[in-house]
Amino acid sequence: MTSPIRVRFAPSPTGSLHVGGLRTALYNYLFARKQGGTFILRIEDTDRDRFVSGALEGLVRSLEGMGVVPDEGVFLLDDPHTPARVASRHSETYPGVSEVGIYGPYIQSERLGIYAEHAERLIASKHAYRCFCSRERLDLLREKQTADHEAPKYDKLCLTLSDEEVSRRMAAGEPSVIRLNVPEGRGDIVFHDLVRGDVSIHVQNVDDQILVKTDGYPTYHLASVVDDRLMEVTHVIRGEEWLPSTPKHILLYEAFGWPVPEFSHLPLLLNPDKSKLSKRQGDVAVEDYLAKGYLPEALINFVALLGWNPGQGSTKEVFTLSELSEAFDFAQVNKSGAVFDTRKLDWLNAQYIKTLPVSELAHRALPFLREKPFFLAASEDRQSDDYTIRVVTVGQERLVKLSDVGDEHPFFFAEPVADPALLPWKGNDAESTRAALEKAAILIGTVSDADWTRERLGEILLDAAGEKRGDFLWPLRVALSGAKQSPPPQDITWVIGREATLARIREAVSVLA
RNA sequence: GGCCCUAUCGUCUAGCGGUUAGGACACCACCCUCUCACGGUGGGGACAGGAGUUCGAUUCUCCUUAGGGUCACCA
Repeated sequence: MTSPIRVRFAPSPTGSLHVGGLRTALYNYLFARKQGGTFILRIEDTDRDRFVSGALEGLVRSLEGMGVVPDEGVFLLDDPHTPARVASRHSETYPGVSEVGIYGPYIQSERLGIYAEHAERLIASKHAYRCFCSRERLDLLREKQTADHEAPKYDKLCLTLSDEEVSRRMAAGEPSVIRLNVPEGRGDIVFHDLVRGDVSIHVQNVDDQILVKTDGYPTYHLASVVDDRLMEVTHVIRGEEWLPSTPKHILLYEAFGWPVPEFSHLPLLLNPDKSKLSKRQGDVAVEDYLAKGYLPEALINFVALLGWNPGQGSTKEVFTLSELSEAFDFAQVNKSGAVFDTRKLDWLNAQYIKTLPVSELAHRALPFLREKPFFLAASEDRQSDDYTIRVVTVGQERLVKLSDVGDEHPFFFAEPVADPALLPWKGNDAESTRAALEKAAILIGTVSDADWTRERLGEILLDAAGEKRGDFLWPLRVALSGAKQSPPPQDITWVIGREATLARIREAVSVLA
């Protein structure tokens, strides 16, 4: 029996949730679900300069909105997902945020003492040292090394300082940082990555990384290693941008005498030009996509497929979250970056829209409808839930994004303008067109309430149309929609009702000279 | 520039020594059809290049090329 796996998503609260971050969180979540492990949400807020008010809450909310809910770590007080456990407590620095789990605090700014203590241990064991070098000196050093085509690295100048001098300068209030003392004699650093296999790097290429900043806060490297150990994280699953700093982390584990966790570095999400996905070249925030009318389940599905596939010859493309949890495997995670091309997202979104129950679809589309001028200008009964459901029923197979609702069907909300030139079907004259419309009016006027369904209306109109359907159906459809393209006439009739249907036919007849 | 990672249709990908190199999105054509959409059928479209290893390389190794990431008191 192997010990249960523990993974974490550890965002920095500097903005809204990025789709790349969503995918990292998702893979962590899926792996935990598949393995029966624990998914932790930890907050890495050790950079006071980049703190953004409200970002943490937004991050947690976005994650939960996508269904990627943690088992442990940070939650929101007012969220129904938050487990009501005894261990649950408030965050000291973030009102509205609570924590669940016995390894807390899960917010790094509340763990400063822990990092300071561990940094001291490293100094005592000579794995780290105090450095007083000025930024000016470091800049100069870097410039020279770059000019000499060398890797920019700290030159260990302060390593030679005596304990006495360090004490004296610190007592004098001189600002200092704590640096990792990269061992000189050690051989190559080799580690196994679950997606990349063995990765190795020469120690001489590893810099004496700053572990604790002048302000006493730890850098990412120290804090994440200490926390991953203390929170008993077994698998570090993160973006590929962390690959180059992994050797530093391994050195840190070794300095502390700790076992090294498993690593998985996920391929990057890319812009169309193959550079790392960024704002500037389009939307990157989860919220942006939700606001554009994409469904959370479609976004999850899409992002899951960017870098992973079900393997075993499977051609399945549409996955629910639990199906993903069932199928997920690192053996099927790709090594190369994936372009974030939303055309497939559009298709997936349309697929999900098609399978949604109409009442649910109407419910989700309503917020978008409420922002449309044509909706706001419509009569009260055309703003009703019943009417929205009918509009959505007919529009469902045509919808790509929720935000598109009604856009191609303004005639559901306002009376169309009758166009005498558009009304006749191929080569027909005004007279026969008028006759067709009058016939339709009589027919629709006598359809019983029991027959007032999409199906029956379709059958009735098709019956009446006979062989040459276009002669009858085209003018009717144009009369009802005022458009070259629209849903079939029976669907428009069903949506707008008998009264409006007859009125539109009358109007069309009247413009035919 | 140093270090590291990566390389199959336009895009997402299957492939794990022998395949007519498969699928999806997008695109085109046809069918369905009163238009649009849905759906169906078909089509064009890829192994970056060069050496090896092997009876045989898309697949293994090396080199080249290309792209990317990273070199902060940011994560």
